[in-house]
Amino acid sequence: MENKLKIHNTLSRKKELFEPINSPYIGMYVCGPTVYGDAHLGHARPAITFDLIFRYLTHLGYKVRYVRNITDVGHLEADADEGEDKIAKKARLENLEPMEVVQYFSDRYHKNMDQLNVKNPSIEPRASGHIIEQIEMVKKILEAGYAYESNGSVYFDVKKYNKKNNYGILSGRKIEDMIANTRELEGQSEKKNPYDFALWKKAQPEHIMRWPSPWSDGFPGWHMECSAMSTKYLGEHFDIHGGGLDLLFPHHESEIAQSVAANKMQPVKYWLHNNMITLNGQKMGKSLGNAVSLDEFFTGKNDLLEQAYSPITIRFFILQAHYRSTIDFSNEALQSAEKGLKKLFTAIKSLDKLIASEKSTSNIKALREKCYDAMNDDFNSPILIANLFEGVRIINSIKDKKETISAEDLEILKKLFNDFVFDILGLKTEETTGKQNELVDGLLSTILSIRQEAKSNKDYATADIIRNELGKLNIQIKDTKEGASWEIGD
RNA sequence: GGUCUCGUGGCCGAGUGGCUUAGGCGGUGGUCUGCAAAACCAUUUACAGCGGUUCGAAUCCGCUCGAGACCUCCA
Repeated sequence: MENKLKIHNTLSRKKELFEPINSPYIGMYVCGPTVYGDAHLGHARPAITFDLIFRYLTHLGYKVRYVRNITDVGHLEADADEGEDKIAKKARLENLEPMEVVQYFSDRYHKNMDQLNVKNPSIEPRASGHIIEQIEMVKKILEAGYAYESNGSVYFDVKKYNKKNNYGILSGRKIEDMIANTRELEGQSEKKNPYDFALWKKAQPEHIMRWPSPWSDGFPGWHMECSAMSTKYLGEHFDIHGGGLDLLFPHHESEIAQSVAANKMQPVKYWLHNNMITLNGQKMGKSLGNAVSLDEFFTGKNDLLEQAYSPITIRFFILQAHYRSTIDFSNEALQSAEKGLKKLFTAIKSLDKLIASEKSTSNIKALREKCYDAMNDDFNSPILIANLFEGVRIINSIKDKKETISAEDLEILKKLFNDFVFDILGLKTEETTGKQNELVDGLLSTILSIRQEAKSNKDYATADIIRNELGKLNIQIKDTKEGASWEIGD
């Protein structure tokens, strides 16, 4: 566990040497999905980004407690339904219990995450299961004098907080600017200032998601759940908090304010934010109506898609860009990723069959160093992948007998690919064959041996018929030096 | 309007003062092959514009143009 890892901290806007508060233990909290709709490509970005970070920290030997919440209450609608809970609205429209909607979309989210080979977090708390903790935290903030009650709701007093603290420490915003620019929204008369935010919200009569509290029957404010649950499971001061860049303000800024008000200390040492995925240069988002769901990617059923893309192709595509850069979606880019991935896996198959020689013509240990350097530089997965492709070139050259490798280096190279490709990047070969395909294997090897016999007799007509007919069944025949092989096409 | 970020070759996408021709895809040439496909090897093009700092800038500073994010639920 060498301490060379650097992480870009949004708080300082710089790369900082990563020093855990209580090594080797690391606490990491990431804002998870609001489960009122299918996960789209945008949801895959933070999931995969922080999965990569979780995997790498674990690989380095740290003991990571990774908490990723599920938001199933809170988050007000921005439109005329002010005060109504997003999930409750959806539930009413479809005559379902709110928790039924939550369960349905949570299950679908988990399925998508499995498909993307995203590991489960250590703890996945739900906001609805932590109402008491949230109420207790609101009480602490009230006691500290940084909140006020108004008509059954409780609001955070940003102006008062900002006198002794810095509301804007994370986002770089100044409260004076916010005063000048906050929009006039309905229902803000309860607030002292328009930029104050709700800690507890009184429920309207028709509002069906509600809990009792000292102030009213209602529900917790927009940002409370993350503060309450991160504190509960990771403590008042923990290592890493992650999420999408769009959550930076006001969500994360307000989380800091709440925690500082309640616990008198900065809650998080390193803030990490992943950038957005764009479509035609514009953010892909639910509210923009340009989001393509993950299921649509996997099945190809969307007019924007020229074909289906496998979950691992999507994962590879996302990892080919650095997490702090925007990444632009296009069919061309995804198809490139698909081909690159195939090249990578083809080389890994070859790696198993390589034969060691007396000495190496390439510096394998240096390659390994470069891979670690890339990941240690703020989890630079695109550089890592570039280095792995250098490894691919070496593997292919050895296979073609243009280069050689020593037995020791061969073991290092195998471990290198196993560690970085499978354990850290979390890629995996697609499940193309199952148990039932033993029969197919047998049949095809018989057919191919007959074809080989025909070829030996220079009976190319017969050989081509076999190839063509199998081709019609979407089975591709490839003649290689080691003999014919087959694979099921796309 | 305010705050912030970005503008790299046909496409995607790294790189933040000199060394790295990043890498992938595509294109081109080649190897292999009965032919084909696949695979492999080699190769090609860049740093939005203008000005400044510097011995030296894609990289730092300023301006111009363009794009995006946040300011309202959002990954």
